[in-house]
Amino acid sequence: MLKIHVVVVVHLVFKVKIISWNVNSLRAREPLVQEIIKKEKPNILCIQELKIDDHDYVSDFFSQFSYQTITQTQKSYNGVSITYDQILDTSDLSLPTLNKDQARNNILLLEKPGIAIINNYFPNGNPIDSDKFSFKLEWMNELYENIKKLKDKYEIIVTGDFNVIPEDNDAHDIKGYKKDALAQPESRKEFFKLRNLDLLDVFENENKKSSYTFFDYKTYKFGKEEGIRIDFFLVTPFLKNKIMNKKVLKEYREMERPSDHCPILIELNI
DNA sequence: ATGACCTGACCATCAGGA
Repeated sequence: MLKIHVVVVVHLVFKVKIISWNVNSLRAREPLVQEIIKKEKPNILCIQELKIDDHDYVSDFFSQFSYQTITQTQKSYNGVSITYDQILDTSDLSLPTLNKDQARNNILLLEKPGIAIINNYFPNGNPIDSDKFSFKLEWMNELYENIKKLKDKYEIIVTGDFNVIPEDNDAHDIKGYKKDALAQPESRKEFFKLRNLDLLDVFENENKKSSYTFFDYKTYKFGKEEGIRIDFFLVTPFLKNKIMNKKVLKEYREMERPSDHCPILIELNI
């Protein structure tokens, strides 16, 4: 008698929608953050530039919508948070040393299947003849060293406001940035050092002009597409293949009282 | 070459952003 054993392997695919957004003050952007949560229902929301040193205010704001939040905060400047579905199995891997007394970075680990989500507000670094520029480069190097270590253990998503214009066509008019910290060869070198850890830029092959993420309040006219691409998702190749959808949510730059940055979104089937 | 515009600090005006 022939015996047949049937082994059924059930692979549970789940969808994760991740949004990253430099809101330029959470207090000022409450209505738009509420809007994006209701409309997009992200599983994970990475925020930069909270500009408030009140941890409870931040987590209470997001708990109204049944999310959990981890934050690094500081008075007036900087500040980052990662808000996520309560059902997700997570750990806080945030590295206080990387912040160098400025709240610019936090890390959420998705336990299954082991994805480290690193949320960043990179230093601006202007003017380039000041110690702010050397601080920027130092900070970027330390981020690189830490991600290099995390990469041995986890799949990686690096996101946030990188404050780097990697290539000339990532700006509508690069000439205006010749003396700007965002486009200096040293800043770009640090950016590509990070990317060369085998991290892929999700929007790299999109039309650059329609992938700008920042539009200056003063100098530029949003409607003329005069912006720069400085907000990113860098992901490991395994995750790049799982991306089902990616978008720059330009509509949030058009709304009343907007941030100068657009939210960026990816959806993964893991 | 400089400032514009927006935010938080705090109440008149400046620091910081990019």
